[in-house]
Amino acid sequence: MTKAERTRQFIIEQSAPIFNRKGMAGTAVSDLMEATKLAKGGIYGNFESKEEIGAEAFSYLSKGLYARLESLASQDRPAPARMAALVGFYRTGSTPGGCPLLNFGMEADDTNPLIRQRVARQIEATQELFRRVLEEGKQRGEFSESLDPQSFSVKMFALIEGGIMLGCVQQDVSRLHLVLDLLEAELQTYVAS
Amino acid sequence: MTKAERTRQFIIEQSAPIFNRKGMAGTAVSDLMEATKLAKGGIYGNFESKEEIGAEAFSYLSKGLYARLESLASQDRPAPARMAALVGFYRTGSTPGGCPLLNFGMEADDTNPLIRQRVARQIEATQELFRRVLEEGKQRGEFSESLDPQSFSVKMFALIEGGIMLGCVQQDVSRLHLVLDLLEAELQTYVAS
DNA sequence: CCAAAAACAGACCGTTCGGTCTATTTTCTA
DNA sequence: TAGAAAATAGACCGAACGGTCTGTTTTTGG
Repeated sequence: MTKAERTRQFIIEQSAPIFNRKGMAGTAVSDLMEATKLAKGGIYGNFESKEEIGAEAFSYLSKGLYARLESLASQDRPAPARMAALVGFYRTGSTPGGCPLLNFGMEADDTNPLIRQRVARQIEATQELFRRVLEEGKQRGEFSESLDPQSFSVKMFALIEGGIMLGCVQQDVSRLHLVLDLLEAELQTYVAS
Repeated sequence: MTKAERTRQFIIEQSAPIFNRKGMAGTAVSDLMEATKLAKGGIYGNFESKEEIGAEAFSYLSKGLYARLESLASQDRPAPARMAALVGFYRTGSTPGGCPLLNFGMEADDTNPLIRQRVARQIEATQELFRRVLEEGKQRGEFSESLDPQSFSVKMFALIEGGIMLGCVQQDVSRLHLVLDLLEAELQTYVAS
C-alpha cells in the first residue's frame, strides 16, 4: 500500500462522518482539511473533486455497514436468531450521524445521480441479505411457509429506515426501539414452533 | 392581505419545492430569485435570511400535507375505509421532490435545530392523526380489540416513510406500493368482520 | 388624485467556495 | 545514502455565496 493510497483512505475515513452529518452540499473542503489536518494540496493531490470524496465516503460507510450485517447474517445459528441479531444491530446506533443510506439517499435522489445509484444498489444488497436469511430459515423449517421472504425483506427494510428517521429527528431512540420491537414481534409470528 | 404579505407568501410557495428537492444547504438565494423573478431586494425585504425562507417553506409544505391528511381522516366513513384512504394518499406522490418530513428532517437533524424541532412536531401530529382514527375505529367496533393504536400509528408512519425513501432512491414507486400494500393488508387483519 | 409610505431593483460588499499551481518536503529506489 | 519521483503545503484564482443599502417604483390611505 503506497503512501498515496494510505492518505487517500485516511481522507475518506476522516471525511465520512462529516459528509454523513452535514451532507454533500453542507460539507466544505475546509471541513475536510480541518478533519485531516491536511492542506488543499494534500486533499486535491489524492482526489479530483469534493464530489469524489463524498462518493467514496458513502461507499466506505456503506461497505462497513454491510460487512457487519453480513457477519451477523452468516453466523452458525438458526435463522430466527440471526434475524433477531440483524434487527438488534439497528439498536446500537452504530454509525455516527445516522444511517448513510438514509442521509446520502435523501440528499442525492434529486441532486446526484452517481451517489443515488450507489445508494440504490446498497439498498438492494441489504434487502437481499435479509431475504437470504429468511429464505434459508424457511427451507430449514425454522420459518413458516406463510412467510414471503421477498416482500417481507422490503417491509423490514422500510420499517427500519423509517424507525431510524424517527430516531434522528426526535433525537430519541425510544420510537426507533418501539419500531424494532414490533418488527421482532412480527418476525416471531413466523417462527415455526 | 397587504402587498408584502402576498409577496411573502408567494416567495414561500415558489421556494418550497426547491428547498424540498435541493435541501437547505444546496439551495442558493439566486435559485429563489430565479423562481420568483424577484431581485435581492425583493427577497430580503420580506425575509431576514435564507434560513427563514427555508423554515417557512417547510412549514408551508407540511401544513399542506397535514391538511390533506386531516381531510381524509375526518370523512364520514368507517375508520377502516379512512385508514385505507390515508394509506392510499401516499400512493399519489403528492409533493414534488418527495416527503418534506423526510427531506428536511434528514438534513436538519444534525445541522438545524429549529427546523429539526418543527419536523419533530409535525411527525408527532401525523402519528396522532393516525392514532385518532384507529382509536375511533376501535371504539366503534370497526377495529378489533387486539389493535394498539398508539404503537400501530408509529409503525405505520415508519413503514410509510421508509417506503417513500425507497421510492425516492430507486426512482420507482413499485417498492413504495408494495410497502403500502403490505400496510393495508396488515390493517385489514384488524378489521372486525 | 396626490402625497406619504411601503416595496422592490440592482449595484455593491466582504467572505467563502471549489479548485489550481508551484515550490518545498517527504518518500521511495537503486 | 544520493538522487529521482511522489506527495504535500499554501499562496492564489475567479466565481458564487449570503447579505446590505440606496435610489426608484409601486402601493395605499386620505
